[in-house]
Amino acid sequence: MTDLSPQNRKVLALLQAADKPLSAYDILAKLRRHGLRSPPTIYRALEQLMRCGLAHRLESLNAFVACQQHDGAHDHAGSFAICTQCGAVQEIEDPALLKTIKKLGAKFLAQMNKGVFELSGTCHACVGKRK
Amino acid sequence: MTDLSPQNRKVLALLQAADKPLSAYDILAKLRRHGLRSPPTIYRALEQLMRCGLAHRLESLNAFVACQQHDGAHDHAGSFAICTQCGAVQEIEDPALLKTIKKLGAKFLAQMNKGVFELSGTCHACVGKRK
DNA sequence: GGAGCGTATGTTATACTATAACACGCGTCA
DNA sequence: TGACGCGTGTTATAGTATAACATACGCTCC
Ligand SMILES: [Zn+2]
Ligand SMILES: [Zn+2]
Ligand SMILES: [Zn+2]
Ligand SMILES: [Zn+2]
Repeated sequence: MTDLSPQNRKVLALLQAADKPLSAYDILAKLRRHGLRSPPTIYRALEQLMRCGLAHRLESLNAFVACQQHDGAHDHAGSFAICTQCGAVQEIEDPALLKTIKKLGAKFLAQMNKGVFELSGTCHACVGKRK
Repeated sequence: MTDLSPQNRKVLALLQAADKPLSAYDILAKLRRHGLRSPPTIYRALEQLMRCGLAHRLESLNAFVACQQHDGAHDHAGSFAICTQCGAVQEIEDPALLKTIKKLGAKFLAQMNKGVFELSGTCHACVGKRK
């Protein structure tokens, strides 16, 4: 399960090294020389990383980040705060939010598969250096 | 402000009549005969509708829906429950959710511009007729 | 060993989503 | 009248994602 192929490991390493979310084509461009040469390869790697909970997709950016919660084991929905100024992303872990998601999921859906929660704005670091 | 052009009104009417979210190209296909012939036209209409709070974008589907909360005036983030079986979308209005969004926005961002909240799964109507 | 099968990988082509860039017409107002 | 804003129209292109098919390797079962 956490048995990644060398290729998937390269994609994960790239995501972990990045300080911003990367699009699939960003990843493709950076890993061309390392044997990942076509979009399906990248998307397949990302798919597996997401299955394992090692990466997340940011729906509002069409981009991907490594999971920032290193425990990995527990079921976390993937919630994010995104700075539109500097691109930084912070993964939110909040019990009240999880509870709210579960509650609303139970109310509006018979079975819930996925939850997307993304906040965009200006981060604390950036608000100072606003022009 | 709520002074829509005929074109924008057509797009809004189409969204309101639909029982599922529509992609920009779905809309384009259906309105070709009515004078909306190219992608930019559609995207511009959608942009204005969203500015006025009359439509929302579903980030996880790359699709659009008419706002289901007819009051319109108040500032609502746009939160949704999506059935992946039948495509139905329900707009969620929940005070606890709004409060949580505000709280987390204040905590992780200096200024919040946008919040995305989308739940996917199987709706109550569909869970019965599961094959 | 070799047939059969599953999984991973590779490649080409294409579909789908979104925007850039420029052109035009039409009201308003100095 | 002419400068301007604004909505609109068109072409072309950028950016995102998947279909469909081909190949290779590691198994098991006989
Ligand atoms: Zn995570
Ligand atoms: Zn920032
Ligand atoms: Zn709404
Ligand atoms: Zn349903």
